[in-house]
Amino acid sequence: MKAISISDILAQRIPTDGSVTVRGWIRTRRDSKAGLSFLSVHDGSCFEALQVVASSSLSNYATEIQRLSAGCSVIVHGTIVASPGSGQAVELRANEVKVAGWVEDPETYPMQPKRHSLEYLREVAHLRPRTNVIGAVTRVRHCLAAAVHRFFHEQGFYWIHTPIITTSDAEGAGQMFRVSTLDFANLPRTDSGEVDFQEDFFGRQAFLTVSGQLNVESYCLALSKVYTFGPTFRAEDSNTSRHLAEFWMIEPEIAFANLQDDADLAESFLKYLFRAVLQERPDDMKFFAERIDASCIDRLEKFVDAAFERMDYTDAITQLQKSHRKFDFPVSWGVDLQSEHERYLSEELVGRPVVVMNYPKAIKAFYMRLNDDDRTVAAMDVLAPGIGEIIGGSQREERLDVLDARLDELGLDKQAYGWYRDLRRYGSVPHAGFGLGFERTIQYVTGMANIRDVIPFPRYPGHAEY
RNA sequence: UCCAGCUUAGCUCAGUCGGUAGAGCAGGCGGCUGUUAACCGCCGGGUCGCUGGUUCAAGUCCAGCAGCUGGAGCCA
Repeated sequence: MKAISISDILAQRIPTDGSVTVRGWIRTRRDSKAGLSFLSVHDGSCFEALQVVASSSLSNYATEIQRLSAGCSVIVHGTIVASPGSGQAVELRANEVKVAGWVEDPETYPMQPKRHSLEYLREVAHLRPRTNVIGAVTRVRHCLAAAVHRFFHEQGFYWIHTPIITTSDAEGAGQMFRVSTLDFANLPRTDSGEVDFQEDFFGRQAFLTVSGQLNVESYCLALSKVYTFGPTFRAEDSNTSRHLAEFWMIEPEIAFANLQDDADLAESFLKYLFRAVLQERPDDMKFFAERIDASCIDRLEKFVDAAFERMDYTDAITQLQKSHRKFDFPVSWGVDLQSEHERYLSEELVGRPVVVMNYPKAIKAFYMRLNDDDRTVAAMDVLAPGIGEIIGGSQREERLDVLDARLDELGLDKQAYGWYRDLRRYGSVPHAGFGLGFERTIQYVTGMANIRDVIPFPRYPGHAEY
């Protein structure tokens, strides 16, 4: 008999009186002395668990079924019937309950049928996917990931698998993890006593990538519309609810495009993702609204219906100064926007997502395109109510002489960017792109306060146990 | 990394003025019931984060360390 997903049964896609097999894990067991037990069984296919009714007439009722506790795995053969109880439309009347795996000591099984703190669940990261909350996060995470690929595929983009290992130590986005096969107890040395990386696996220093952007630009200037979606690594000692040492990032890059095109792409992309979650995961979103963040559904519905406001950095500074608000960080032309400023702009001034464009060149990266005023670059940040910056992007500098001048200005080694400069020497075109932190997007959607709870196995300083 | 707070049973927490430890859930036993985080009764369960100090006496006061949480910085 073919096993059926609990989601299909609860959505009533399976006719009643049909014979089915269900496989999953026990959440709770309730006994009735009328001669039956109620088993709440989940299999991850949807938020709700299935109620299995096991009669005392089953041969293993006393020996096994009445010993079932949270976490036990079972295979149930039975019949779908309309439920006489009030909590569910249908339930499974069991003809046979086979125990696949027992919980060896129910008293110390870490996942109990009660509310656990998210901090505690992090300490049992191998078992936490069995909980309501992590199960819901996992399904929403998948829904978003699938929507990312679907959106780009429908728009004619190609997914580029940019490298995880890089030999560029100057990508400029923070501390990097070293990749090496050298024997740390016996390091090869040069004549001058330095570590001799020519002896290392790649014949030079190597690191884990902090961004796929520079690599993806090369494919952009051949395939026109491309994106990366993969893991990214930052070795910074940051201990916050918004940082991970290993996280996933989405970076589209479009050729023959300017900053306006980039902002248009960001807007339609985010709205597509959020619509997908609202349509595909109403069960999980209902749970987040009830238990995690009451406003999460409302926030997404407003987001997908609102046209993004566009505003120049210079105008944003003027608006902040005109607000006469007391900010902890004073506002003047040339400063980077702090989260308090970003929140004011999107939450109070505009009340919708805002794209701030054309920032001072001094506070932005070398590859961003210099504007004609010679003091701003074609950079943009998408600021969303409730979170602040959700996307950062720019039009890239496509003019070799201007790029070289910027590299010199910042004291960067032109040799190290040889292949990146080549892209400007051979058939250069205006192009643009942005970066979206995947986990931060999941946080925004679900209202989960800590980024460590929206990735299966979080890595952060001192933590890589699982 | 900086500032502040927190750490007590398997889990969530209470613990007054310094005087030798409590509840709910979970577990075991019994009762009751087409139950819904079921309910009722009884029972077992503790290196009070770790190390040191003050005191006749420390879960409680002090110091250091670790972890967690919130904020900051950095950013995605």
